Amino acid sequence: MAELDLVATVRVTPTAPFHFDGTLFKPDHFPSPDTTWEPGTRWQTMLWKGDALGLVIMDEGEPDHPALRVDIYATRPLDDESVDSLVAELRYRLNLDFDPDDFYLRFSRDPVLGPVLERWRGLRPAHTGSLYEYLMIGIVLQNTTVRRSIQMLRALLEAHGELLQFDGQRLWCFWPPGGLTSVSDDELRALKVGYRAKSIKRIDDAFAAEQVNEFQLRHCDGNEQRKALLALYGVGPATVVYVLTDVYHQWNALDHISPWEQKIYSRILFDTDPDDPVPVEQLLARIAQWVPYRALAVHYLWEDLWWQHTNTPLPWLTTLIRS
DNA sequence: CATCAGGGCCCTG
DNA sequence: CAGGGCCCTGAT
Repeated sequence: MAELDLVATVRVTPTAPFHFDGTLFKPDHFPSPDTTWEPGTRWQTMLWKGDALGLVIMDEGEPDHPALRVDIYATRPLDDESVDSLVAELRYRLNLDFDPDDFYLRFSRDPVLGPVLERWRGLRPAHTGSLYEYLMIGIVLQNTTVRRSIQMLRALLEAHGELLQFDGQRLWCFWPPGGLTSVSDDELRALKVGYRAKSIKRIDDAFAAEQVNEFQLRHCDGNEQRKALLALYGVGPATVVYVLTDVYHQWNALDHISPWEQKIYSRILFDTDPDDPVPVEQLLARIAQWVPYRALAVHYLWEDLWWQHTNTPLPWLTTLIRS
């Protein structure tokens, strides 16, 4: 375990309006041991340019005059350039330059979306991890229950990640892309990831061989990004939609609905019983009303639902996810 | 106890 | 383009 010291404090200004908790905590994401949250504060590990860092991101503003304080913990002092590049990366990953005006203008009077936009004014999608890390999470999500996904990610981190202690927290930091090249298939399977071991290995290989470049892909259009991601072994139509929105901020990327999501959309868009879901085609037709912000619209609805569920458990959702 | 599906994807025919 | 197989685990 590495004990980190506070090496820098920076103040970062997001665009207004900004909803801190709605952006920094996503109750629908399963708890992963690289992060923790309480209202107004998020703790997060981050591997950046070879340094395993601890970040404490704090709300020090108001929705209309937002400000974040970021305490950076590390094992060594960081030069200004490193800190600057880290802050720029956070601006990107957390969508701190997000401009929702057009989206809000179009849909503030939408009967379904309008009230949700009001409640969560300033919320934006955000993922603090890298593309590689997101893909690892995407793989452990596949074809299993949430409970096992949590177990698998924890096992992977405990075997190949690094435990960091900072600001009173102990959290795991991911291993670097290409960090599994010397790990055998059997070793991975021993972590009970099952046949996903193959996908994990092959994605790690692809990064080691520089077949994917997270940063170059940011300058490509959505179709090229989709193509590059689908070329990765283990990434299919469900995972690619998540990556395109959460990692590449494609606010219109939504052309696939998986069975468990179908049940939830049926309930929130048509108020039907999850056991008797609306056909996917019909759901997609409804969601098409929010073009060119299909993914963004759905993100707001989804987060609103899960926050409700977090505050007062919704029985139908509890039975559906049975985590 | 046995069987089965789960917050998919790949591969085959 | 439809369907079988895949690691494991908890639910039934």
